[in-house]
Amino acid sequence: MSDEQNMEQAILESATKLFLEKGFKATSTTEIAKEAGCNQALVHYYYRTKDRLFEAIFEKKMKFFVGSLIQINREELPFIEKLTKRIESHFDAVLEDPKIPLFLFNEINSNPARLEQLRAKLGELPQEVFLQMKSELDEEIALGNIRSITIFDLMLTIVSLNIMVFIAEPMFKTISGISNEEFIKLRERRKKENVHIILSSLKP
Amino acid sequence: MSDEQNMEQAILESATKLFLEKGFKATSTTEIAKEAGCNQALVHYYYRTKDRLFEAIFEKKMKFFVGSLIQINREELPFIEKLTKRIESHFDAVLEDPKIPLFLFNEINSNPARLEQLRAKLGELPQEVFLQMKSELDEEIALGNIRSITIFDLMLTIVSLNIMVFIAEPMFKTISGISNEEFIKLRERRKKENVHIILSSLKP
DNA sequence: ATTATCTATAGATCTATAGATAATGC
DNA sequence: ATTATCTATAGATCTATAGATAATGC
Repeated sequence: MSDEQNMEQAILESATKLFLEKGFKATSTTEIAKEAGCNQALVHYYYRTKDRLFEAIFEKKMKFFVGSLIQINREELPFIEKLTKRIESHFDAVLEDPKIPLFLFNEINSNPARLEQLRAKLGELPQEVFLQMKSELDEEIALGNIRSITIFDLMLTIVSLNIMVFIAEPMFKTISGISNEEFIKLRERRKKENVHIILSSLKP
Repeated sequence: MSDEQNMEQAILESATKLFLEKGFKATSTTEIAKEAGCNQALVHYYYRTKDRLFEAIFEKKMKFFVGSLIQINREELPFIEKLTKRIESHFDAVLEDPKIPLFLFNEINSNPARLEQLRAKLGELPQEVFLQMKSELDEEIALGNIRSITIFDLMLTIVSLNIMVFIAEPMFKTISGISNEEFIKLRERRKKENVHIILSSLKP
């Protein structure tokens, strides 16, 4: 790990890297220590248990991910432009740290109890944002500008399209036989492609 | 586990259930044995190592998943109808065993070496099917019936939309605050919704 | 003095195997 | 006789902690 920082930070970074790569269960505190450049006991000195260390990381990543999706845009923009911005900024967030989604889905799946902690941490904010987005959407539907659709369907579509290219990369490459260069191009055009797909699907 | 079958089969079923739920690393042979109703040594008697047992299951699930996507439809149908059938049958396959996608993405992510075994097992078939689908697609583009798009983008869109509703369920429920009844409805209408999204995105 | 780091180890897994015993097939 | 199942255990982890030593702050 990078020197000159303190060891506590180095441990956190190593743990983040390893947990994101291999998940909670497959990562040992011994491995984290080795990667950070200290001995295994020090991991416990700073974070007491593997679980507490994990939770700190899990929470940070979760907040980042949810935050990228759940944010209110108060600009006075036409609905379609606001939506486009929302799709694009979510895509950019996933691109910034592409291992997050699979990591989160995984850890939630193998330990659903983490959802409870989460619910507490996030509070009511997400639901409020959903309500806000719903009212904007419903207004547009009432005006006849877009077809009738629920906010849940729309958000799920956004997330599906924006995330999958990162989650599926290794498998998709193997199955499709796509070349590496071509896959890179695909990933790059995917942001615009996703916007196009979603907007065209909303036409009345 | 269900009686009257032989123990070898019961072990395979227990292992399948547990591996799909918790992944390779977090599942122990002791646990598999307990679930199957025998002692831990018997798991090794039949399958020698945990890894061999896992690989048998991994390969089966992988074949099922890839097979649901990669199949040639030789019916003489208009392109759009063929595509619709492809989307719907893929969706139905995922619905049949919804834990498969996350399981596969995960295990590939935490052990990319499994991809190599896979490449060998699958052979050239997937690439051939991609080529076949590509020629059908290009023909339709040339006729001006749909906009220009690569087969890779199209397939990725199909997979993204069809899979995510199953992978994201727990997290999506927590974040959105959607009720359980409403989520069930969402899941049910998702097949048609996905077809609609994809077809409308192809319009020239 | 306090904080950071290390060595050593207890106790809990977990996988794989050896060797005993029970069940089954001829 | 062969196959299925069990008990017992070796050897390899892995987490967490106790207690020693080194580094730092006053």
